[in-house]
Amino acid sequence: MTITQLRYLVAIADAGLNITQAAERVYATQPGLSKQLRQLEDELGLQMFSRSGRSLEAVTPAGALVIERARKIISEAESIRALAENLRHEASGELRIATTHTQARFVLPPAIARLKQEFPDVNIHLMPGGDAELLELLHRDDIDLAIMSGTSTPPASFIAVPIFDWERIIMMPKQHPLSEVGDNITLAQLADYPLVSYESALSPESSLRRAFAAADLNPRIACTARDADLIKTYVRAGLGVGILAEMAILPEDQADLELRCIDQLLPTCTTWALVRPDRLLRDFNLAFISALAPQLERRKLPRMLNPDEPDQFPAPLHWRDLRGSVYCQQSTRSEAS
Amino acid sequence: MTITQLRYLVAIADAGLNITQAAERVYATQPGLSKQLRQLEDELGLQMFSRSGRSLEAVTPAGALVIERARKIISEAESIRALAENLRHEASGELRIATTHTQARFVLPPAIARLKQEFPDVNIHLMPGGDAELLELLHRDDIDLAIMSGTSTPPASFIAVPIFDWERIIMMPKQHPLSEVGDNITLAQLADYPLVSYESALSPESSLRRAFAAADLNPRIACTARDADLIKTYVRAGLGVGILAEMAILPEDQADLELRCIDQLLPTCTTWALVRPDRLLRDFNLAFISALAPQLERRKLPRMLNPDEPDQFPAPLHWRDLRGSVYCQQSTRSEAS
DNA sequence: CGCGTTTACGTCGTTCGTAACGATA
DNA sequence: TATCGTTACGAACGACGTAAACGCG
Repeated sequence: MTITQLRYLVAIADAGLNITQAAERVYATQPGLSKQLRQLEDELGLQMFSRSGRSLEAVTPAGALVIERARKIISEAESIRALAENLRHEASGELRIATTHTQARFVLPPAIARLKQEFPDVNIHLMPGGDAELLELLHRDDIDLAIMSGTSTPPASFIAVPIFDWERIIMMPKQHPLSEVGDNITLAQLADYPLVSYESALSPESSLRRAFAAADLNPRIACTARDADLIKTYVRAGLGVGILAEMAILPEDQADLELRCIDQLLPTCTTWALVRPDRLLRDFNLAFISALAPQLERRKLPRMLNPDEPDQFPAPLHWRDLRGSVYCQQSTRSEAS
Repeated sequence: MTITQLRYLVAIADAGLNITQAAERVYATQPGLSKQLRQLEDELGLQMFSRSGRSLEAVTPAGALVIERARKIISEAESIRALAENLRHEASGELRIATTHTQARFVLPPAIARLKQEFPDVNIHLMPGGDAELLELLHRDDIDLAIMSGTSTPPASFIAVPIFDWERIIMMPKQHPLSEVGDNITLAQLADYPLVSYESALSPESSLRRAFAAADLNPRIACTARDADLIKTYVRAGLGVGILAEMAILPEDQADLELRCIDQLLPTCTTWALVRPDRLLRDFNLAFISALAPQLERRKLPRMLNPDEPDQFPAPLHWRDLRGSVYCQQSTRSEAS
């Protein structure tokens, strides 16, 4: 059993049991992977994959168990390499971040700029995706960091660092009937109009849907998108009332759009940075997380991310206290803390 | 970086930085280890050990970090092998148990006999040692299982499975003055006589010493031993009053020794089985644990030992409910449960 | 001078890539 | 016939062991 064999094994599993494709990803030849896989199977006396004829059909139960542990080994080996590079104060490398559109477009840019300034030789790769895809990428160790948000705590198999809290706001064209209502819009009034929001709003488990359901209301989702800019476009086109993250609001949006805070209608969201517990992060990765959230002191991050310690993270700040707001009164939350 | 290189690395660390000795332990030659170590250091760009001249002097801070992760990788690799053997229903192998004398002599024999009956081809190795040595052996992955006891919960870096609870009892020669006192002996009375107990009683943090200290008493420990049989011998020789585990009492001891329960004087002890969280156990290892403690159902053990789950172990039974007692009334604890 | 490490060297095993073959849809 | 996996073979590399040299106490 060698680390290479295990790397090949998970590559095959991650390539959907296509050895040729797996070989490309690990920069090796297909016969090489075939042979190493066979040798591993011979040594362990187990079939990792069930075959039909010559091609791989499915992962066997035994194979799944081995692959799970192989991932850990590969991850630890990567961690040792990262550790060495940290200790050598290597300032170059790759930072692979998977995140949703809103975060990538409105939240990350300042942190990335700061990172590039301090670590000019670090290449940053942003991979967009929905929540499920982000978790999958992280699980496959294809990325170093996933940044996503939600109202509940994310899966316990990863370490979730709270970055900041935020609220949703609604937007509509200036002449929209709802804009006559004043500041205290209710869920019932919202349900009267077609809505435009994120793709995740389609899921019945989304906090949006659950909030309406709790009030016995059935909202009409006229249009969804992952992209906040698209949501704005459709709102401007008159398709409905937009519900989106406050981070996505730009100063110029106020010119032709009516904005309303609905802090009390929908639960507060939290943006999390997710990392694998068995993965040691490069210094510039910690620097990036710290740049995202001022409450996460860089020198304390290594201890906070230690999987043996109870995850004791400082409470996240609220977005409005971090970047302010152009359309609502400044946060009243700072008084509470 | 190969698994072999990492194995050599920790072998050198565990052999006290003596490469020759490490080579013997891993059944390889000394130049081989030397070279692999050098290659690993070159690849990572780090010195694992500080040298003085040609010989290794100390583990560098960087080296300690790498070794810690290397242990995890080796352990995971061993786990994969164990997993494969389990799935192949391999009924042979080695079971290495480190434990204290009392457990090995009075507690384990029935469980070992049962195990040998079910798995005749499994070789069982018992390694005696003090508590600190057991933890060290487990940390070095030299053993599969450590069985030890104490009044508080053991280190969180291992999974501790509660096996059973037990009490200490005191013993003295029939003609000893304390035997006149009757059933309700006090700590103060005990402190009047020289005591004979386990080696661990020497430590000020021992529950024995703390119990006396809490009553402002300063006991005289006349003689200590790891071996319960030795303690009995010295008690018979008149060196003092013995304080030892109830499991160590044999029926024939009542012939010439006076025994007394002191359940209320000293805290209840718990015997634990300690395993590494990153180590998958062989089937016969689980069978052994289950044979030790009837409340630990064998088929539920894999889930209970899963490090990702919260350690939810059933409450341990009391020794008297497991094996009874020849010298005290049957446990009154069974009523409580 | 013994102990322990490094260097040198020869052998063997292993890995890897190329190329041809086989099977499948 | 295109795609994918296996087999075969040769070259190169790497690991390992033996033997000798080197430093140190």
